[in-house]
Amino acid sequence: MTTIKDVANRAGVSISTVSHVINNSRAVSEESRQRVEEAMAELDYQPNTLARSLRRQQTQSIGMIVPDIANPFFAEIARGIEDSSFQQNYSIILCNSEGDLEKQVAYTNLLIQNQVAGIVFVAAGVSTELVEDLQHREVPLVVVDRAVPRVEVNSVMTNHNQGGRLATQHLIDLGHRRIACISAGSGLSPSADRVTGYMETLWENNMPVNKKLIMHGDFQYESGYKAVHTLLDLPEPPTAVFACNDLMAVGCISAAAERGLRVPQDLSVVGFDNVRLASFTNPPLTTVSQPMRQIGTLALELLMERINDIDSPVRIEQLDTELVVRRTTAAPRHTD
Amino acid sequence: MTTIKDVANRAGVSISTVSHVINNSRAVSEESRQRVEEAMAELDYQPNTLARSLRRQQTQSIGMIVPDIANPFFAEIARGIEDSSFQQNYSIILCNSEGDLEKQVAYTNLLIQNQVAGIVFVAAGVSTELVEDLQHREVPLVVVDRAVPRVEVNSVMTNHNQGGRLATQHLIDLGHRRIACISAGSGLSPSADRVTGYMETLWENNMPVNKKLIMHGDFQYESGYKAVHTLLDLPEPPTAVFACNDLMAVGCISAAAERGLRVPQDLSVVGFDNVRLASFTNPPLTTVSQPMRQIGTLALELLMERINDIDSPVRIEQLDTELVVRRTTAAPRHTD
DNA sequence: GTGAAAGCGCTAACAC
DNA sequence: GTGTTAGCGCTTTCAC
Repeated sequence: MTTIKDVANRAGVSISTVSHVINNSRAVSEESRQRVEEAMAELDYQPNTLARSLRRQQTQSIGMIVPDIANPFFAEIARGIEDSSFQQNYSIILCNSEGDLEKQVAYTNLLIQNQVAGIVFVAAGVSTELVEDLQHREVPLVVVDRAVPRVEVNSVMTNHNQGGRLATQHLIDLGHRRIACISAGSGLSPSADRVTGYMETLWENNMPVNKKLIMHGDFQYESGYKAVHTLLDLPEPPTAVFACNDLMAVGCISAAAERGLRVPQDLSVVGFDNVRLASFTNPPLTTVSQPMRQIGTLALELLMERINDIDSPVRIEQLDTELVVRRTTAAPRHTD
Repeated sequence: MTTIKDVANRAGVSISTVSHVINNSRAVSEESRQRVEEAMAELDYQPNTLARSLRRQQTQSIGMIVPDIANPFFAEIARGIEDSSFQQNYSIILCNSEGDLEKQVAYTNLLIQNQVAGIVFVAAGVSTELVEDLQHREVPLVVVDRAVPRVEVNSVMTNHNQGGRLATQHLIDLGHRRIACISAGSGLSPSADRVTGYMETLWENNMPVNKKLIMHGDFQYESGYKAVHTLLDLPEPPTAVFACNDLMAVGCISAAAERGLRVPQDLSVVGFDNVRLASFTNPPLTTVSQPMRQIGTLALELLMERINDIDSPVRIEQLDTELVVRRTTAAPRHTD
């Protein structure tokens, strides 16, 4: 390993001169500058970030805790985060928590030991306690895609309620009267807000909310699949279904197909998220799009704000969704 | 921030005693140990990894360069890598290269400056030059999913040829005679080996290779879609198609559906990779499965070997694929 | 079984 | 415009 000392010797100047050339931190004569630059090139000098960070008492790395990077939704957000951190010369330490609290704590400590400048928590089982603890330790923090009850913390999330409204209104506008909904997760999850948006829209259109048409899923394919089978067994089956994520929506399509029903003629389906997969279903899925990359970018922006000033005011940002109409929605066959 | 010094003061022992308790590096009296442990707990002491690594001249972090973490195939491999690195107390610095050489170089330098213990390169445009440079600098390295011509470097990849054979033989066994293939990427890509496996299997079964049935795609949905439209316009269209990845296979299914052809009755389709999406297509996709997690795990194993002994022999590992029969393949309607 | 002290590679305050 | 020096928090040799 070549160090700054080697460069200094080679260039025939002092260590501090080299340092100042590197960091542009004070005036250096043109001659010295050139000799230093030559020496650095010749020796292929790479400054040791460890030493620099130790001395400066700050690093250029940030921790990102996601439940599962192999989940396309989180992966897109992660890309948004990684892209803008790269632009700002920060690097990302990746942590997969699987929503497991113990792993989250372990990772959090690891990140703190690594002196990260800040931490981005992406969704799933962010514990109030852990967040409070981190706040207390003055670790710059931003929470993505999940509200943390009773705690004031920088967060960015999607306006799930608005998304639920968009989906529901779209189906109503097409003429549907019996619209089912497949929720997921617990009461605090983003999905709950989507369901609320669905119910509110129904009310606002003077349509009754039928509890039998609200099914409970778990964000997985299977649960959408099963829910639709149950729904279609009802004496008065729905003509449309709003699934709270794309994967369940795909399950819906499969179940309908299995029963010989055509989508969208016999059953309309709307998803949520607009992951890449949604473009490739058969037929392509109508869905509510979350601005995933933008979520990541914004999250990093909030984090930076906090890093630069730990006392900066808490910001809670909500991003709007967008309806992407593809080919799984149409008017119902018999308007009753 | 509480330091080791604070702990030492609190516990009434020397700094070195604290250090030895933490690292279990020499005998310490039971009394001292207890007082140190209490002090650490009370002060919530977190050892500073930066300082430790600087002193020890080695870190517990490894760099992972992937083209795009939002690509499900890479994401699964990344999980494999991250999971086993966590187990071994290493953390991952995530880098998205987009296959761009400049970004790869930038990231590589950044990783070296961060003193990473080693680097995992995942696929896509790994340049021979860069790898050689890294070898020369004695950076522990492992390349995943791509052969680097003319360079001896630790690598782990799938036996693509065998996978191509599996897919093709499956279709032949079902009775297909006109089997198309949709390749992708350049001559050196993994896909090329899959095509070779396809051709070899045809020969071994005394079936001619018809150049018109070999289409060139680009791993994207669209290209599979277009290829099938072209193929079905042929005077003698194929009864089956082997697409070199799942996404293109999904494109094939869509194109067939658009023409009113049923899969698998009118056209059989086999994909490659077995990404999660493959279970959710309509009908579920028959495909050749790559052991993505295992690839990640094995990659980390090779890297560790290198980290522990930079002169350890080069290992090039090939993992077997597996045919996953779902519901896009069946016997052709008219065996001619 | 314990403590003192040197030093990892770098930056920044302080001289000149 | 340049150099000397202290010290970031830790580990480890050396001395007792």
